[in-house]
Amino acid sequence: MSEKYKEYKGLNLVDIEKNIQNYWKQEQTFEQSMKIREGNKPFIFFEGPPSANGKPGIHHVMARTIKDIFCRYKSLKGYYVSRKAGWDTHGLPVELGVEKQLGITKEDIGTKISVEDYNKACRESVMQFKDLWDKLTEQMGYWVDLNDPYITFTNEYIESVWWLLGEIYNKGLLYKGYTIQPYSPAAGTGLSSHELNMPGCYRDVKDTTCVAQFKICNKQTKENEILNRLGKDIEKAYFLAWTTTPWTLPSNTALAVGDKIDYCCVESFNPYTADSIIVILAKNLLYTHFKKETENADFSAYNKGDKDIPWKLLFECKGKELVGIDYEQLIPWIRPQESEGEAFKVISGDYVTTEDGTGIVHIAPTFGADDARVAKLSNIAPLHLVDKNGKQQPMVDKSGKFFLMEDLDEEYVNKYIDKDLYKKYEGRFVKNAYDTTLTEKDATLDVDLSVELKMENKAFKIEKHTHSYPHCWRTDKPVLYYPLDSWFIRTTEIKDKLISLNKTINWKPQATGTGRFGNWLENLVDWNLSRSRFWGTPLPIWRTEDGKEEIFINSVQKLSEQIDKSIQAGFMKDNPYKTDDYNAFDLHRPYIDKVILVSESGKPMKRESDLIDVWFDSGAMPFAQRHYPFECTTEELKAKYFPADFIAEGVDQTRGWFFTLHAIATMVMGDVSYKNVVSNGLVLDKQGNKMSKRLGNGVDPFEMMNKYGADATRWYMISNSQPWDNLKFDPEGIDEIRRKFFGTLYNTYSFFALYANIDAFAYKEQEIEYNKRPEIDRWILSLLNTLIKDVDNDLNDYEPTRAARRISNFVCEDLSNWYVRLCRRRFWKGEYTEDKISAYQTLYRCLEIVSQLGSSFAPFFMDEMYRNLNNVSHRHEFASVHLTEFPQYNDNEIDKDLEARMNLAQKICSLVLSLRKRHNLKVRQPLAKIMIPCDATTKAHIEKVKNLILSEVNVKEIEYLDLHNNVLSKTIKANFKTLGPKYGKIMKSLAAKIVAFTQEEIAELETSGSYSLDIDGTAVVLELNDVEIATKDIEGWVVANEGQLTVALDVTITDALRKEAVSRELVNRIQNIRKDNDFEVTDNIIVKIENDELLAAAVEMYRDYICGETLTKELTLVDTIANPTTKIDIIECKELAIEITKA
RNA sequence: AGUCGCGUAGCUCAGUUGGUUAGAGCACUACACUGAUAAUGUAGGGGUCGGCAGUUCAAGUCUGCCCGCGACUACCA
Repeated sequence: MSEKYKEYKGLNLVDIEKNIQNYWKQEQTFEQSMKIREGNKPFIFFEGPPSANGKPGIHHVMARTIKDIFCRYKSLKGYYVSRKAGWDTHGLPVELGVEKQLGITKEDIGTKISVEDYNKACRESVMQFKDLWDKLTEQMGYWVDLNDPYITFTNEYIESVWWLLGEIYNKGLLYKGYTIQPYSPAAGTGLSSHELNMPGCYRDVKDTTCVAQFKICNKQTKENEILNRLGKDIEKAYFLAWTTTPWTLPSNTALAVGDKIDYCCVESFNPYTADSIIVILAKNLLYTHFKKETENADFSAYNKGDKDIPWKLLFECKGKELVGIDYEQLIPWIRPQESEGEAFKVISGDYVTTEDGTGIVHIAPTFGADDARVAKLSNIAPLHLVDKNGKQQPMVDKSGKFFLMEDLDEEYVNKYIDKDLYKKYEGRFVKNAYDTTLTEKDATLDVDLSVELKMENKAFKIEKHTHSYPHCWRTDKPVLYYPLDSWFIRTTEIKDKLISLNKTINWKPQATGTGRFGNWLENLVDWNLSRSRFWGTPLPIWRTEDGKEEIFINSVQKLSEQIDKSIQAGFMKDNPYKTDDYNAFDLHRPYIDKVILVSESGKPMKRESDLIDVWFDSGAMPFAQRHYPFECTTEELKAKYFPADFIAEGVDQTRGWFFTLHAIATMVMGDVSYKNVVSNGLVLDKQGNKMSKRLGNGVDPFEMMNKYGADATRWYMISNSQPWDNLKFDPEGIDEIRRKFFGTLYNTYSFFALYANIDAFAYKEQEIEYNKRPEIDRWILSLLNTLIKDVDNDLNDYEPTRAARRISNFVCEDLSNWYVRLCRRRFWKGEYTEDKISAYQTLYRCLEIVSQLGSSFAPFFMDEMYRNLNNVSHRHEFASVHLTEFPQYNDNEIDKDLEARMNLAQKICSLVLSLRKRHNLKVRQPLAKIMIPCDATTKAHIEKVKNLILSEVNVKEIEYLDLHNNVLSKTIKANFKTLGPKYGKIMKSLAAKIVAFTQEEIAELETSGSYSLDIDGTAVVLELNDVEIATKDIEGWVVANEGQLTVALDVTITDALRKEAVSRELVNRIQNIRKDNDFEVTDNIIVKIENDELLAAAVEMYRDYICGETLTKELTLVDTIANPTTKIDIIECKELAIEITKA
């Protein structure tokens, strides 16, 4: 055979990766790997679409490595793993990027720039970094089909999204609602929850808070037990309610209590006005508002301004009894409209707690999401104003100030507003930040209102309070919660189904599924789909102006049909959507907004102007990526594309993609969207800080891969910590992996290649029978088979970290450090015998299987190694490791006894070496024997690995000592596991007693098998397994022990041993000189050495050995050497000249 | 603010159903070894297992409360 195993000058992962990359491209290896598995059982994988308008970061390497590992693994297992790439192209991040790029704001869109041009800019920007992403994909070895990706902005994709939403619409799960949403008055736009969760949005702010007194009405509409008990005192009775936003108090229309909460009625004084009052608040919070010490103090002794205010408890009641009680409007500027419901009543609120405040919650339905919800349940009117257009508005306009009366409907103002009172406050900004003329130092509306309440005996307590509050990331100003019109999916209605289906999903880690995701589902709210933006999937609902008639468009065809009708009705002139060519039209704004449809009754219908949440886009990908149901039947979908067997993304997607996939699949298919999901943690910087542009601590993935290689980067990320734990990313860690793991594997391969080339081993011989292989071969094969089994199980369980660590451990510890080290001689010594072939075959197989097992993790290096091996042996028909089948383990080759034996051998060697070290005896100095006290079974074990031990530690023989031999001294310890349960209480003294046993007592226990004693009056009978006995010392020997194992070493150096040592030293020196002088491994030499008595004796006895080891043809001792090569120092205190020449 | 996760050697991580003296790699120090040599071995120093209580004969491991970090959720007044 002329073919040779490739040899290297050094390990260069980056070069190897480039070569393999080219090879893959040339041979279309990825395509081949798909093709050969076509028709096999599919393993369905969904690629979560990244957004190509941002640069890829190192965390993308993490997420994609995980995806790649399992897709490659399943491919090796024979599955057909289709991997369609995708791009997320819509949404706010895109729009904001474009705004920034063009230097415009939202208000400019449609004025300074047309929607058409703006969307064009978005469409272009969205693929801005596509090339960089493709480069990342390629360089990191992520196999995904980039040729036919799904792109969310295509008409086909949008059409599928429409269709899916149509299914949801048809099930009655889509509705339009008026809800409270985060809104930035300064930016004039509503904000998505996504925007509120940008870093730094929530900030601690100090606000003026107020506990207000809501006066109980003495003209009740209904009889009430509580009111009866108050009797005449009703005149001075109040509810106490706390608010952190006093500016919402004028919009108060109800108070909420918890049905089951205990409340109490207290008589006291108002601390500001000293008026006599009776107040109602939650019992649990009594002492946060009233001092314990002043209970039942002397009321008559109280003077205005006294710090200690007397109070007494009148009676207690349940929240339920308070429900229905009327109170007077706190700030009577504006009356709510009767047509919208009742007002100023106590209602029951399920979310009321007694954690803070008073246990009674002020309800302003126009400014709080919970407020609006409970108010609606109890038919409470929100405080709405009517503007000039006749539209209902909250008290605050979109710029963040109280409405000016001039902006309101005149008739309304006359009827509902107390102009004299309101005049003072109209136009006032609710937060100073919204008013460009005000600063932090100016009095806030909150303060002014609180002061006014204080004067009127309506404020019980006013104080500053610090809490975290969201800010608009664009303007840096606080957000307002504000009622806006939106479309919702009634996800709450399918909550139970979502929860029960979630229980069938295998989450990695499990806690994310049950905890973070499970809890989220338990507390699910309806999904707000609306986004009032420009670049996104338009909501395909057309409505008449009065909202009474509407149509949902779920396909281009339906759109076209409806347009035709509309043309007939005269609302439209032409139909741009009447074509089968999907490149001929655009479903985006502004084109879609030009479509006016006709209602059943012949009225014009306009599109609801909203776009839909981009998260719906990505959650729709299982269907939309195949243009389902237009170009893919349900049967086809279910057979090949749905649901996914596996998906993986960052844990931050839990409420994002993981949720939208789950929700859409549940609603549309009534099934899970994915069966297994891995959610990986964050990639943090070296110090454990989150990577961010602001801190500039991000890591460039290309820099890492160019420096250390993609394989090392991948291996580092997977093996360093579990994917779901956060990874503290340290480049030095990658370098360590490169040196430690890849370096060792490379060395092992190089060692193999060097000698296999010399011997022309090409795996052409018959496989040496397992039973004929030596012990050490069978040992490494046993570990190898165990490794296959374990790695297979780990990957099947989605535990990549365990698998990678196992492979690494096998390579570094077992294969390199033990097998190769002990077997070196077999490779470079002697004839091409069966033993040598066995060694080659064994090592070859280990390398080959490591390349297969590791190929999912380090696809480049492992392919290189596999190819180097296979190109010579041609054992496999496949040219790439990625085309092979995952190896099968062979149970017959797993021998646990053998593994245990070898473990014993390793321990013994390590003990002997430590003894040598302690007594300063070089390994090259042979020693006579070691002694090991042990029983018959252990002896039998050691016998089988005896030769390995002897050669490894350079000792002539092993002698076994009987355990009862009287030269041994022993130690004894209690076995807590067996004794603990039996003698719990006296364990401590018992253990102490046992440790103190004399040699005689130990001997008695050992011979009779039991020993009775008395501890603190308790009789104890010890049996052999209740204690652990180990030998400690052997008289006259040097001894080391670890656990139960004891080894003694004979350190006497006889004359013969001394000579042998000298001969070995000589061999060593000659070898070094050969190497220093760059002799070939096969060169024969002639050696002359300066004469010496000891040396002469050694040479006489070991001449053959010395010459054989060093390929010396002539070895002579001479008196003087004219041109010595160098000097050697093998005899103590003596330097001898030596000359070596090629023969 | 709440929920979840994490906290073990200077660094990165293991640590089984609670059980004896808490481990590995890197780094550091010393000594060896040297037909794998840009390797390797042995030994050593380095720990209040985040803190405090509790359960137990026995807690890194179980429980509670704090502290720090992170994520998620949220103007529950």
